[in-house]
Amino acid sequence: MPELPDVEIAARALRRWTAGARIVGARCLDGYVVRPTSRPAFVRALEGRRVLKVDRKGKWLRWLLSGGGRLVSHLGMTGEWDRAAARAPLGRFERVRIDLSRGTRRWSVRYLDARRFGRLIAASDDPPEWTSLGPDPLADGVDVPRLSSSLRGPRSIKETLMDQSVLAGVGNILATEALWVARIDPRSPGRTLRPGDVGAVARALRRTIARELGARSEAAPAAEDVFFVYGRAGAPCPRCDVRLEKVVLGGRTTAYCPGCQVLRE
DNA sequence: CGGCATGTTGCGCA
DNA sequence: TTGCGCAACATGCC
Repeated sequence: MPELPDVEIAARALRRWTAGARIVGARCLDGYVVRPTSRPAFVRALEGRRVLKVDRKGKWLRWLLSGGGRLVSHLGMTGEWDRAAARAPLGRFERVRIDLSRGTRRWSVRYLDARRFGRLIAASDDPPEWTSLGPDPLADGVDVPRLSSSLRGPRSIKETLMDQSVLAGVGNILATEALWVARIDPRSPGRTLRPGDVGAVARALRRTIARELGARSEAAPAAEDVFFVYGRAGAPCPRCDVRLEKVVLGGRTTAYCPGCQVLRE
C-alpha cells in the first residue's frame, strides 16, 4: 500500500478519526512493531493523552499528543489504520488498538499489519526516523535547485529520488512513474541530467502524486489501473508502443520505456 | 512450489 | 573511511 499518496490518505482518515479525542486506553498485541518494545511502556506513553493533531512527512505519520507526546508511525509494506467500534473483536493482523473518547462517544482506531515491516514509535520527542527526512514533495513542494544539488553524483536519478533524506515519500512506484512521465531513463546518473531535466522531474512528481491521490480518494481502490509503467514490463509503452523493459536499481525492479525515456550518459 | 512484493536497515566487502 | 550491493526482516498472494 504505502507510498506518499497512500500515507496522505491514511493521514486524512486519521485526522477525522482522532479530532478532539482523548486516548482512554491502548493495547499492544505485538511488541515486535512498537518502540519502546516493552508493551506496558508503549501503552503508558499513550494513555490519558489528547490527540492534538496528526501530520505526515513522507511515508511517516505523526500523532502529536498533549504533554508533548508523539506517536510516530510507518506503514512498512502492509500496514494500515482503520476505525472500529469500541470493543470490536480482534481484527486479522491487528497489532495495536487505541481506544478513543470524546464526550460520551467511544471508538477505537486500530493498526493492522500482516507483514510487520511497519513501526509505531511512542516518544516524547521526534525520533531520528522523523527528523532525518528530507522535504515532502506534496507538503513542501519540490525545490529544483536543492534537488539538483542532490544529483551531482554518479548515483542513478531513480535511486536518488527514492532516498528519503532527499525527498521524503518517493518510493518505487512514484519514482518509476514520475521518470516515465518526465521521459528520463531511470538509470541515468544524476550528474548527467540537464538543467531542464530536473524541472521536468519535479513537475512529473507533482503530477504523479496528484494523479495517484485522485485515484485513491474516490471510493474505487483500483489503484493498479492508474500506473503507466509500474509492473508493466513486457507490455507496450502507453506513449510510444515500444515494449517496456525492466531493470533492477537500488535493489528494486524498475520498469521503463527504452523508446521514449532518454538515457543521459 | 517458486517467485515476487508499494519499505528500511545493517552487514560484509571492495 | 566510505560507499555499494545485497540479504534480511515476515508474510501474503499469484
